[in-house]
Amino acid sequence: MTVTESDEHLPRAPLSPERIALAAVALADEEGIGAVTMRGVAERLSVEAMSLYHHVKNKDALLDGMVDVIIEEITAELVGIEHPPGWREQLRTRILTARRAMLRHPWAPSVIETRTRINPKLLIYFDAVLGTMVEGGFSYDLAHHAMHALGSRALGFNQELFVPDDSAPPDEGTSLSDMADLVPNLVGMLTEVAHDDPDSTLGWCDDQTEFEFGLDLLLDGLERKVAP
Amino acid sequence: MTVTESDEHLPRAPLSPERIALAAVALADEEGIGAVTMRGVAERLSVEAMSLYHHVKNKDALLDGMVDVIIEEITAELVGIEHPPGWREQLRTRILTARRAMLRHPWAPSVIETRTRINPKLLIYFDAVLGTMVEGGFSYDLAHHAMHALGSRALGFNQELFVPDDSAPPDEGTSLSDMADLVPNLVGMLTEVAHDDPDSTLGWCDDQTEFEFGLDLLLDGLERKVAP
DNA sequence: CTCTCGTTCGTACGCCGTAAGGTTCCCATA
DNA sequence: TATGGGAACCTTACGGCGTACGAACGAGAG
Repeated sequence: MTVTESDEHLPRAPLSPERIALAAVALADEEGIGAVTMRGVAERLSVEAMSLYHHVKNKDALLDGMVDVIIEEITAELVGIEHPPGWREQLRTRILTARRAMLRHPWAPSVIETRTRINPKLLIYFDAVLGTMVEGGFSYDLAHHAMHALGSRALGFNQELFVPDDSAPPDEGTSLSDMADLVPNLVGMLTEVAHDDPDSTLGWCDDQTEFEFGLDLLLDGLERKVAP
Repeated sequence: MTVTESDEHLPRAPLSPERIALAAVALADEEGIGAVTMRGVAERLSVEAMSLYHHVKNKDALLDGMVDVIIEEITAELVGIEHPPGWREQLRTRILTARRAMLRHPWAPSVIETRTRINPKLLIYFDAVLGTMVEGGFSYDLAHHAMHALGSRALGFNQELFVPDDSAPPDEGTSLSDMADLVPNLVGMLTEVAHDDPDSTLGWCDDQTEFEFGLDLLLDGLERKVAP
């Protein structure tokens, strides 16, 4: 029953699923995926939380929309890149392009992993991956295995166990060096190969080199299976 | 100020971090990881939620404890298995043992992925993986790459994109066949290779065959790099 | 018997997602 | 120009979550 006192009606910015998804992506980029709540996204759009529900079914749909934005970003970058010859280089180009998007939006892998609905845009992406293989001489059966073998690597990220939260307190004595006798091989390895490339990184030492090593290992294996 | 009316004081069951973790694991096994809330775990122990906080720091620590239970389960099964010769078979045995644990507890991968603190038990597990490699002739550098290449596969699971939620409604026309023209390669492949092995499966068509294919592809690649 | 202190419980707060229903505004039609 | 319908938006409220705080309990020490 309260009447709005201010009569200055600026034209209300028109909401839309796209605008909402873009706002959510920007919010996640700036403040982390934890900041992406219905209220948080609404506030960024100067709107009440419930208004979002006229454009997105629920929060899950909003997250789906965020994934769409990422896929769109990948395919957009892909059209501006020249088409190398051969399935292997084509796949590599596509996957490393996807990876750049993941590096720009570090929250994306975790969101993608939790999606349960089949996402048309993502399906189209995978269809392109598959098409590259089939055109390169893969049987459907081998291509099928290959898709599973690649897993999330087809989208440019790799499941890293232990991505320590930098914002967490150092905690009591559970540092690696404190249990040197329990994990001799780990400390031996880590003292030899240093993990100090904080740039171009998607988590703890999942740097470009590591990603490409694993990717090439798989591509090598596939190559050997395609050629008779 | 309300006085407990019943005087029948059965001896209170002694709580402990282990008992709590085991209750949480059992709860997740029976009702899914979504049922694992502080209140839910407490109820299963016939206790109030806040009582748990005297034994686990917070919910994150509880989830850490659940992971510990799983690792313990893997290592326990491992001691009862004979030790095959050669790094490759040793690794395979370990990883497939881990995979059996993941199949018994389908919620485990998602919980493990979200852990951010370094988990001593998990570190010890990885140290054993690493030790197998080093003893098998891997340099630290190659072993390092190999760990990253394996990723979650070292723990017996693989990142499956699109694990459709069976409990979800069939939804409007976003079924695969409805967009046959958009994803011709996918429908072509899926009609040829059927996905109908609902048993021994950790998600949508991540069956034993697929997992082992990807694993062997990686092991093959590593084998070639170890041998000069 | 009383004191002490670790364990347990009751209550409450501030988040979250979202159901239900009221209000405002634009625009087609009369 | 007046009006009525419908979409867009807002207000309020509910239940569930993790958990902070302080009171109540109960076993062992003096």
